[in-house]
Amino acid sequence: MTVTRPRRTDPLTLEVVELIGAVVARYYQEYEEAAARHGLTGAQARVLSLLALEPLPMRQIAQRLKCEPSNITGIVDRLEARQLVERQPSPGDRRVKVAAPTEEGARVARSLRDSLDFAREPLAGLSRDERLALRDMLKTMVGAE
Amino acid sequence: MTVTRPRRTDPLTLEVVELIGAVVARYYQEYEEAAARHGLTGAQARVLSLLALEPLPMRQIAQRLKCEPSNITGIVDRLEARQLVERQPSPGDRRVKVAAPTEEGARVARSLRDSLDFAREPLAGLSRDERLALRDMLKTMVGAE
DNA sequence: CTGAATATTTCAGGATGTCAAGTAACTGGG
DNA sequence: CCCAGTTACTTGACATCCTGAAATATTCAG
Repeated sequence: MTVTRPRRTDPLTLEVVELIGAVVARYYQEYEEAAARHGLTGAQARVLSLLALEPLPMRQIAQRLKCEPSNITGIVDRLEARQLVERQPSPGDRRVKVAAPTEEGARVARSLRDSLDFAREPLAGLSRDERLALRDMLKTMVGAE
Repeated sequence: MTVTRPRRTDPLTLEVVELIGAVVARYYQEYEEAAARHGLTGAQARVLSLLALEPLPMRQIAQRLKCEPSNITGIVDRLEARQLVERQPSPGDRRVKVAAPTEEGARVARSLRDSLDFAREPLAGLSRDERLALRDMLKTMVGAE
């Protein structure tokens, strides 16, 4: 069976690529603005949101955000200075420091998430069926490693 | 007529929001990597790609990228130092400097765009009809100001 | 011509990011 | 047990990005 692989110059594919670029730029922008409204930079907001899901050792934060661990040190320093996160010792391994949100940090993370959901509601323009179809397509796209 | 506006807690909407976040993170990442393969930072790649479409005065670059004009000075400085961009005088207004890609800059921009198109081809996993539907939905989303 | 507005740059300062080096702690073979 | 090698985190140096305020040059309105 022959899969119709879109040629790189296929106008429709190009248009979709263009649109994805626009969506990415717009949501990235809105994420930064939402973070700023909470007095956070984008990077700080990403780390805090990650930790709100689950406290993590420094190294694992770096892995998830695909950056060097030394970079995380500074970001967590700033979050800790603002009492949004604290470094906890790891029971099993004294080298490891687990970063966990404080209560205030968890509150800020929730508030950030809510304001993001709100900002992301151009989805309101889509019907339920469209959202279902969109979900499946996005899954396909993310799934394609 | 009552429009079914998805409540903020609608599980399907939340899932789609989650997926969009994943797509944004992934494409942003891939953009940075593609830029790095061309020896550019993400910001430099964005400016160069913008200028490849059309030369622009410094101020307009800042407006499109939603940042301060003083920021653009440095980025164009670095692109100019690498002979990818040049500042040209504006015929009508001697205050204005128009940044335009050099031939080499245009080449790099094309190459960058091609490698991005390639990186963005999880679209290959979608049928033509799906891509059509995706295009319309993305349009709706971007259109929703 | 003069004063206000505009385009760009410069500077100071903070945040992000990499890389290399340093410290502390774990691990496995002897 | 001990030591060599690895792992986790931090530190310091350095480049880039980004903002906001001030300086310069030019345009524009009256």
